[in-house]
Amino acid sequence: MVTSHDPRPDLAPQADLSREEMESLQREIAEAAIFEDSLEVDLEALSSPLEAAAAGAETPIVAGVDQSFLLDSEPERALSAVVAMRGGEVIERVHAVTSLEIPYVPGLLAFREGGPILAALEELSVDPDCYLFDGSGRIHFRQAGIATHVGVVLDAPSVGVAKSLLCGTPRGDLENRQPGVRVPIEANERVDALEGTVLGYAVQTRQYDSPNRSINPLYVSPGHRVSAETAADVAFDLATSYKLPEPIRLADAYADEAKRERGRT
DNA sequence: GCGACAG
DNA sequence: ATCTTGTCGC
Repeated sequence: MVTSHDPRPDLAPQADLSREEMESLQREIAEAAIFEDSLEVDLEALSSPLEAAAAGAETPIVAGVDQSFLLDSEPERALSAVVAMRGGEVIERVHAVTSLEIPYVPGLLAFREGGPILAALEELSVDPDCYLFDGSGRIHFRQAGIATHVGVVLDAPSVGVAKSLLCGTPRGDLENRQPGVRVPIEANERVDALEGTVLGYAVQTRQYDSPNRSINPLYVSPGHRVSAETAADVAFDLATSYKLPEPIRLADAYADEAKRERGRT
């Protein structure tokens, strides 16, 4: 069912909370999160803009978000980069440099990078229909990874794309799978969810021709307002030329580019 | 105490 | 994530 747009800035990740407060806020985020497709956004159109246009639909805007770090400065700083795309074309790039308050702790990534990310997103002039983050969404101890946290705060469809698995159990073999293959990631005892709940998918976007070596899959999970299936579809469909979905790959490159530009000035 | 652990 | 050259393979 479609509910009204309801941003929750009150649930934004604050780095000055105690660990217990952070964890309870994450449980609150998980309850507010919607792990199924909602809103009238046609996410199918993200991958096939031409067909969508022919059908009279508006071409959706997808934003990829990623960070680079300036660990030598005191305090450490994060450079959050955002690349917005529409129909396969980059329509806007923005970034923001922010001081980091706390160190990286597995499970609490949103409290380290969420602030910087929200600061960068405020610089955006366009309004994305979906956000792709580097990190987990529902594949998280409390079902509240950074993609879910930021998605709920903005109340916008979001997807988490991680390069390694934080928790959960793959339901099948992950070695040498063909492009397009997806293996369910189920909740295990380490996750606050019914055992066996499908948290997301290991999505194979690329693979070598010879079975000698194997390319690792991407661990894709719902952030907010998208189902695990749609999240996997979106990540795979946007990975048109490389292993990573194009918006994230470009945000990753832009984050490094902007960092070097900054040091050279 | 031991193991596990996104970026 | 970041520090970093070369190098193996298509």
